Amino acid sequence: MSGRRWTSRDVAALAGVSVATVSYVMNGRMSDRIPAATREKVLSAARQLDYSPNRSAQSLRRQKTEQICLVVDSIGVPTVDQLARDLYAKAEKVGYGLITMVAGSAERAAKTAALLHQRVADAAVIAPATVPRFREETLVELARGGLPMVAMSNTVRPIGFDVVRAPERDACVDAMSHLLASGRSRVAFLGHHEEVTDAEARAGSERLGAYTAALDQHGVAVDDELIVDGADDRVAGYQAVARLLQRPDRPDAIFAASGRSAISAIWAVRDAGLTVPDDVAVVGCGNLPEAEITSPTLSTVGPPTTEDFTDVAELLFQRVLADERPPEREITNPWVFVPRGSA
Amino acid sequence: MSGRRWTSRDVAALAGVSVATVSYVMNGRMSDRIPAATREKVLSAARQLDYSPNRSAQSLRRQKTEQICLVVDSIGVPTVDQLARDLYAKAEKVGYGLITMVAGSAERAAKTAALLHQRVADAAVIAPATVPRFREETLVELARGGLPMVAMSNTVRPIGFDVVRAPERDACVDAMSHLLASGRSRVAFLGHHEEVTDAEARAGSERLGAYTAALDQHGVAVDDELIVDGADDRVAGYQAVARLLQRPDRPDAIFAASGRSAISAIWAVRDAGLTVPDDVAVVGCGNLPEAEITSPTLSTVGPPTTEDFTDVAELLFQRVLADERPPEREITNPWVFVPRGSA
DNA sequence: CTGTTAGCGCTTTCAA
DNA sequence: TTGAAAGCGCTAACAG
Repeated sequence: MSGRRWTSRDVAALAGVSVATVSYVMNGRMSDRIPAATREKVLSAARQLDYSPNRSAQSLRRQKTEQICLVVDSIGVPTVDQLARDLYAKAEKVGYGLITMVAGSAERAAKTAALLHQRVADAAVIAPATVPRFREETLVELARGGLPMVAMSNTVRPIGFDVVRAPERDACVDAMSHLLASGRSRVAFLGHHEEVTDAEARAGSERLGAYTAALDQHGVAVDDELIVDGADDRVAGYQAVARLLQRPDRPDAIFAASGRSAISAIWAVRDAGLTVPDDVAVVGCGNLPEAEITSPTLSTVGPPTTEDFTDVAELLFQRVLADERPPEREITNPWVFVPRGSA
Repeated sequence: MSGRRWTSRDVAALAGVSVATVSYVMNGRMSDRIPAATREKVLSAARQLDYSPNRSAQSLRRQKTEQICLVVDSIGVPTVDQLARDLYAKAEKVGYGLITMVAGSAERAAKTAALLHQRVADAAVIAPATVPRFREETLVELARGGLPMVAMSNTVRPIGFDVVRAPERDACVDAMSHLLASGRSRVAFLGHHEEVTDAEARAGSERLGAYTAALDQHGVAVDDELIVDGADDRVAGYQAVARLLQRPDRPDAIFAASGRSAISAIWAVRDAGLTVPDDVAVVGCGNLPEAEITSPTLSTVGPPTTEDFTDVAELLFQRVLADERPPEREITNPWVFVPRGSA
């Protein structure tokens, strides 16, 4: 009753039936054709041996793993957690598991792609901000190999997979216009590390793009000193803003590329003896539930209500469970500027 | 070049070698015995077909999945995120993947155990607060079935698996004593939902136990009205504290069973027009990095420095990679009361 | 109703 | 240096 794992053959022997029968009853197939007595014998033998069918063998035979894979950029991003929860809920409903892989760099993305290619899961969703880690060709190849996939991105083209978009840009411009129209002239940008640090990422950043575009539109010059990183992390965000506020020409507003760092910005502003929004206005991205409990409440760019990704889960599982490959779909979720107390 | 997936047989055919040779070169075995020319032929054929070996087949044949499983109670707990990061880092180093399963209820724990039993992963770590979801027997059985496992719990006995403990109780009592000794008399307990709601969980809660014990020790009566839930979630925590503060006999201190909810408590206290710690002291659990950037900084019960679980990862992989099963080990990480600004 | 059997795709002796 | 062949544990078509 220990050590080696029992197989269906062992159960069959103990129950005095064939392995086929064991398989049938373990899977509840032919349930009307197998007499209760046989069923019981098998079940009791299985119980006795503490048997359960080997997943790898099942997957090999059935040609599916019944796992879906969520590919993320990093661990601990609230938006992605919500995505994970929504995927998890849907997956569980249809008997699938969820596995998460972290693709925080091009190398890791390549590894992730290789794993996906090996069919470690039956389908994948690539979380927002993670898509750029992959070469477009890699994604296309994966899809062509028959992997149901949905990518959350505003730029990638849907070639064999679905794409979910969030038109951030206009909403960000709205927020910036609001800031500038209400008299702010030194608006800082608090971005993700790569977003402000890496030339390519910088060029591709919608949020940063919106920031500079809005500045231009309002005729205010971009001051590179006001573009800093720290959006990835609450502590980093705090420190970045604290540093900014020590400057003699401190900003009078902060446009943060994440919700978490915007909240850190509020802390930092207050610790500097200043007030939000009078001395420094703050706007975040993402519309976390948490935005409603800060003081002042956090003005945010994001989905109009709290984040919800059940549509993504729906899209993916339609693909997974479909008999034949559906056409590529593209859905666009709304993003807006939600003014609250902080700006 | 699309549709069906190519197998080693296809590659072998295209390269004009046998499947054995394909396997050899794909795995880099016999690398000195296979002539470069053959190797090249195989590699080029593989590239041409975009071939990569099927994971399920490999797992079946090799009798291992090279995945480890992290079992958690819910998604989005900072402590668990750190655990995931540390496990992930170690796993990646030795070529393993990480999959996460959510076992937030007894039913889900049972499902999780079943999956583990099916060998969907080669090993598992059960995150703090998740262990009570399982019947002890289930854990023991899993271990007996040969699954390397480490459970993070203060109560479970290490029978076939390792256990990592965090002696929360004394540290919590210290924090409570600090509160009471400094003149607080109405200390509220902000616990996790089940911890205060479910009789059994309530009885098993170390934090709640320490809370009442400390109260007793100091001769102050337990007021059930001051024991509320809300620790699971930032918003819930805020609301719970807001409600508490509206009472005519409002608390003068809050002992929160999580770090996140303690921070929400700070927001709530301030929104009620009160100050921390003068009007209301706040203590949290867990020692998040974030505790240093709030204002006032958050006094916390937890590990003396920021959380780190590389030892857990180490323990697990020793077991995974060991030739024979090591004896059960038990490690105890320190917990202390870290007074900062909020209490 | 149940058993026999042929694989799923891969690895790994053993032989050549 | 490479190939043939025997499975890993399971499922499902087909027989009986």
